[in-house]
Amino acid sequence: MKLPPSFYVGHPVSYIARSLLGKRLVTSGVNGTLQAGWIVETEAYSHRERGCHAFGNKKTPRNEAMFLPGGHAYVYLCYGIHWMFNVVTGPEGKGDAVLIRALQPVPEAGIPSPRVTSGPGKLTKALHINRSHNGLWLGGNTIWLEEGIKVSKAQAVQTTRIGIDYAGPDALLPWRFYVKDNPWVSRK
DNA sequence: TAGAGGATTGAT
DNA sequence: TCAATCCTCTAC
Repeated sequence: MKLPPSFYVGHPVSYIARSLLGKRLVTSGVNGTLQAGWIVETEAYSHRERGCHAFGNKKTPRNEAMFLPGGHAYVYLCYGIHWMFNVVTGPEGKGDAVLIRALQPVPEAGIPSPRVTSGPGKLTKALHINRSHNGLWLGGNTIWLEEGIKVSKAQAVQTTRIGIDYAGPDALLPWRFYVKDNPWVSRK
């Protein structure tokens, strides 16, 4: 069952990042094949802190999708090589989003080799996510999120985010969440 | 219009 | 530890 629009609003972005653990991300390929995986690692980005592309309410052609209503996709190219997939949260115009950093492929999804989704740049490649997914509603038929497995409080680890040293004190915010002891979580 | 740098990854 | 690789943003 796909997640309702209400899932993406009404809570702090960090709460939604935690809630996304265990949810199922599915993409539909050109020939109708599905790629899917359970979310095992996320990071929250709030417009109120420096690590976020929408910090200071700054809107550019690149991050425009971040200002869509919660439940849309924000996809951008990083280091000229990797696509990053984010879930927009909160009301329209706010600029909060959750970066999906790792997936555990579901057995029937047809993702060929293991260990191809343990990192934000790798999972987008495995699910064929690219610029064409930027701004899409995550309840459509190209890419969507649905209910998955339950992640207990004991399994969910909360810690600091990765790769945003430039954000200064905000880099210390404990806004990274992952499933404990899950081999599909990205390495540090 | 030129230059710097990035929410990463994999090889050395 | 470092290069790959290119798009975006900022400054001039």
